[in-house]
Amino acid sequence: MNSETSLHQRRRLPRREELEGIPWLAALQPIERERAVEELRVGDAQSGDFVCRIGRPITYWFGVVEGLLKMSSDNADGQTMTFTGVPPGGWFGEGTALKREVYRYNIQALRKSVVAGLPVDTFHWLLDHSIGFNRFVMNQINERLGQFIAAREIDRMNNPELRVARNLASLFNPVLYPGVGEVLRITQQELAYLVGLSRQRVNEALTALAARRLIRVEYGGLRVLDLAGLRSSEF
DNA sequence: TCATTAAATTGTT
DNA sequence: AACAATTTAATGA
Repeated sequence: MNSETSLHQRRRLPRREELEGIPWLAALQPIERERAVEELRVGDAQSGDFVCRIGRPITYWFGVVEGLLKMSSDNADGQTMTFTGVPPGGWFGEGTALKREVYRYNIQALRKSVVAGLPVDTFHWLLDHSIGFNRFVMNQINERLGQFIAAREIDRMNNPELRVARNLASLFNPVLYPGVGEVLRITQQELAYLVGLSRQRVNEALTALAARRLIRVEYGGLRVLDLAGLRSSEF
């Protein structure tokens, strides 16, 4: 396993192209955006790095600019339970930021990633001043609620093709993860971790989904051909 | 820029 | 879990 260094040390100002990967900036008025951009920081997370840990007081509202993170928690037995992957364009932790509490999940990089953070005070300032920001956050929370309900269904499925299909549909969610686009950069091993299946089984499932023309398998990633089909397909 | 080599990822058993 | 085949990334001339 990799070292568990935090990314908080090597923070830097976001580059222009990194700002373009932050979806909610477009919802802000110029003055609001100016302040947000001033406060935004980005950091590189190596594979295995923790972006935040359960129990630590919240400092930032985080989002993925590039790469892939996973959200998980540890149960009483010390077993790790993975909830979801977070691909580019995804922002998380609004609930905790709203209440200024401690992180309720571990967020760990599955691969080398670029993570952006907005200080929690600025997050609150935007909530107090920006209607566009409020809309974004509300929309985000609503969409995530739908995902968690879907996730409960997914957990009860024993058909691996279905599990993979539904999980992919979640990762390709254009509202929550607008940075993903047509191609999701994820290896079959990473997907196996997220879905909770062996890589072989994931490989089989992907081949089957490709045969149904729902996706196309590419080296180091997957191209979605039929998102609605991934959501609704039956086997 | 190109050729060679190493590393990562995939497909299969 | 192991292996070969394929693709990408890194290196250096």
